[in-house]
Amino acid sequence: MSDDSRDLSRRERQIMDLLFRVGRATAAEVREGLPDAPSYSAVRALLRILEQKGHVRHEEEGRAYVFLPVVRRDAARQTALSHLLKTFFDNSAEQAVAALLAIKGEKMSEAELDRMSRLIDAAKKEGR
Amino acid sequence: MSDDSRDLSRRERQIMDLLFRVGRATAAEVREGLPDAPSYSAVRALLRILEQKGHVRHEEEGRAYVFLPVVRRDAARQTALSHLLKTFFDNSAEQAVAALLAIKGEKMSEAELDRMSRLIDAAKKEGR
DNA sequence: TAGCATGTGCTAGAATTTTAGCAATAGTGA
DNA sequence: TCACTATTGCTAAAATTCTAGCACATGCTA
Repeated sequence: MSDDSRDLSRRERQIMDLLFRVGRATAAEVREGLPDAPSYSAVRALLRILEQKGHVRHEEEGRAYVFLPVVRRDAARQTALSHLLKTFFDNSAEQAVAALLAIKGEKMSEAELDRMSRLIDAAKKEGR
Repeated sequence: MSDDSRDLSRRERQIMDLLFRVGRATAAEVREGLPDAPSYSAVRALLRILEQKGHVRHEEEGRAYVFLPVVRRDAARQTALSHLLKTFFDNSAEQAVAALLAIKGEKMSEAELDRMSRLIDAAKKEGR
């Protein structure tokens, strides 16, 4: 099982992104979340393929299958974040934070910014 | 031209990521950077398609073409970062910073952490 | 109960992506 | 000069992805 999202085809990636975002979903819910959604049976076929590839598993709820990523969200987000840093930020966390604040800074509460400051302070203390 | 990377096929995405990372590259350089690299002519064919789709353009250096993304890295990274926040962090910058520090915090210099603190302080001031 | 909605497994074909080869040309080094 | 390497434009076929339909089953409602 490769957890490298760069190995995913276009639709596979759309579906994995959606599952990571919402955590778990029926085929119908997956379909609703897809851009240019194909038919219900097309979505199921894709989910079956993702399951065969080991990216997705399903649980039964009543008679419906609910699909969820095999890789936990925590792990997936670290991988994705590392890849983003490498691709767009020359592996610099500082640059990423600057970009983050450029996008979100105006909309963040002071309390939220304070909590972020404290995270950084904690990292400073651990660095010693 | 759609700048949504979720519309890209597997190879297209690998190539775009590489071009964003290094900025510009010849077909041979692109090929060297690809996982499970196909032949030189396969890479060129993919680059030609990416150019036709408007994601990539080329400049001539001597007789060689150098390829670069049409979208500037600044813009691409904001898009990618926004998508990452949405997919994996419930749109929370704070969560993203926490994950970032979890990955990179131990390896960051105190000076770097200070600069990050100052970015956050600046965002606080602008928020008023 | 019948009909509709919603679900599954499966299949196959359409569509797209990926691949590499050919022909021609230019550059380089022995 | 010649042989090799590196480049381009182009083409077509192989491979993969994407799509939807069928048959069957279950659940719900009028």
